[in-house]
Amino acid sequence: MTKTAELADLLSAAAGNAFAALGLDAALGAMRRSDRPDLADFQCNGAMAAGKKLGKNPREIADGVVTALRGVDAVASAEVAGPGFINVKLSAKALSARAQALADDARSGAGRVASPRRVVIDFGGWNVAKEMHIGHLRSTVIGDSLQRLFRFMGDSVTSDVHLGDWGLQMGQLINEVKLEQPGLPYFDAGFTGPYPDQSPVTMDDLGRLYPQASAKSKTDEARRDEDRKATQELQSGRPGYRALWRHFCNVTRVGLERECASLGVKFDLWKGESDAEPFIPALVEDLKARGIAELDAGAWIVRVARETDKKEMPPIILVNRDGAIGYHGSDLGTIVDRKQSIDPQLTLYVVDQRQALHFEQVFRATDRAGLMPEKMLEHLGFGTVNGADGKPYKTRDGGVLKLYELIAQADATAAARMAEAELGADVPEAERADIAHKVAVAAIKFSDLSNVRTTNYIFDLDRFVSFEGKTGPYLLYAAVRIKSLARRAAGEGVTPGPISVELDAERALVLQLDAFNDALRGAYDKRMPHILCEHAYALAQAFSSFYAAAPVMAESDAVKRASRLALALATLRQLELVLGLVGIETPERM
RNA sequence: GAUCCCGUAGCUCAACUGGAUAGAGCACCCGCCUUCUAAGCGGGUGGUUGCAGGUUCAAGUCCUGCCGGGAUCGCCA
Repeated sequence: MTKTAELADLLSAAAGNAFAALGLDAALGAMRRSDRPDLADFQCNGAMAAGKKLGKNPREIADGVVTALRGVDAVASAEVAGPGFINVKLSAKALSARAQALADDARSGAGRVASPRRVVIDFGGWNVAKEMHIGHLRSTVIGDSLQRLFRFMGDSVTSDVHLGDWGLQMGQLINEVKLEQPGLPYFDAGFTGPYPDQSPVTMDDLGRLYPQASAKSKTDEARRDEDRKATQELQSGRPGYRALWRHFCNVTRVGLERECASLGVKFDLWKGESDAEPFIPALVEDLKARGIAELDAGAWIVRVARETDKKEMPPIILVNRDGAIGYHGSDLGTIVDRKQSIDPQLTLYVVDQRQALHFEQVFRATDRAGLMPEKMLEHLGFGTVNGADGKPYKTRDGGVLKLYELIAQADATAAARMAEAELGADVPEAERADIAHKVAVAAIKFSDLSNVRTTNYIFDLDRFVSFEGKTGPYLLYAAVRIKSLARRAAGEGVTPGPISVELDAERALVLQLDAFNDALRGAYDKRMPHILCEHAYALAQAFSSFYAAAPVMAESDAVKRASRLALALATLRQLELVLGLVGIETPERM
């Protein structure tokens, strides 16, 4: 343990040794940030658990630990409080040293995973023929945050958008186009090609045709049978259908790439369900040969129920009775593909919580088939985006809110806010638009990511694009103020110097900086980006208080000025790191 | 019907997996720009954590039962 270790770790080690000396578990010594900043910097609750175990008075045990802690260099005071809480305050010297170490570290105290893994993150999951709307936001921003976090922690990450391009909806669309434009060569089985390069439908057409087709398929059984047939024909390679389908995919992808660019989200792979297709026949044959797949009511299924199940666990449908592959089969095929090309040790699926059962089935089947142990596959579900009525969000006219409309609205609000603040006279038009967009994206991402991943949340447009209080723009604002400070310091030839922590606001800021790695571990272990958001916000808050309480450039004492500047710059580095992990970029000014 | 999730300030959300006085933001009230960006800072009002029991030194958190909301339950994804 060196001085550059996290403060909590340093203290935990000392307290842990004291517990171990009593023959107890060293883990009881775990120290954490105090719930009572008025009493202490850190606290340990292990003495009470230990007291219970040994049947001894917890305060007595705590006394021994406190004595040991008082021997630690960094500790200014250690006390027992209440039933056996251990409260520790650190010396200003220790905090100064820690702050200096953080300031000198390019990773701002962030650790790395002990043994990096090959990780696939499957998110986005948009469907062909559907424009991205508010409902697609969560998978996209959560998945993107996780890929950034996992990479930062040292894992080797491959992200895959896994487009929905292969199911029944493709058959539905083909038939719908056929109804509108029956003369197209794609429907002529005798046509020998070549098929036109130009798509017969635009994205707007698809956006209209898809719901239309889907509605018919739902109510009209004969139509549904035709759709199934078309799907099966597409999958078995009917050339006209394939050619038409490729147009659907291409037309859709243009729009999706636009949203991705706008949000700053990148994927390593733009694969889809259809890419699993080549892997499926061999898989099916293999599962049949080994008796894992069974024929049931015309469909090939794999049973995944277990004796210990408390709930009903339906089998997966590997091949349906029409001979088509549904999403069970394509997900298995995708796993085969990934195993052969990447051999991931962990695959994360960032998909709506409502599909939890589906993934449980697929993971069990994967395990049963001997492809991968279940433990290597994780479904990271997330809640739905609801309106005030608790149902999936709809706009006033009952439609869905398209993602580009949401972004455009946020852009406009940000631009208006900038005009109001009279930022602009000296800023070129192009940069102004860029700043407004960064602010808008920060607002949108932070609003979404700061909710606990697994729960539903209520969407309110005004709140989503608001720029005051606990919002993305607040975080940018904190960062921008430091950048402005840095420019002024550079202009006046002031350079950062050794950090010396004196004021309460400085102590609080350093303790917050020190908590970074803990937040990282929490977010990584639980796959919960909101923990990063919480840390970023608390850090920005601590900085804002410091900024108000401790003048930097106006400070006449050169040593203090240099110390505060160094602390501010260390904060900026960490703030930009955390914001980067949730996919938020900071402008130079705003 | 079965299984699972949720219920915390007027509103939107946290709470480090059982710890001290349940925290933020919005809204509301009071202060703070001749000093580094007021998209800010400081202070205040606001709580029987859905209800009732139980487990123990300690429960928003664990167990049981209710009430209310949501999701899922083989050929859609």
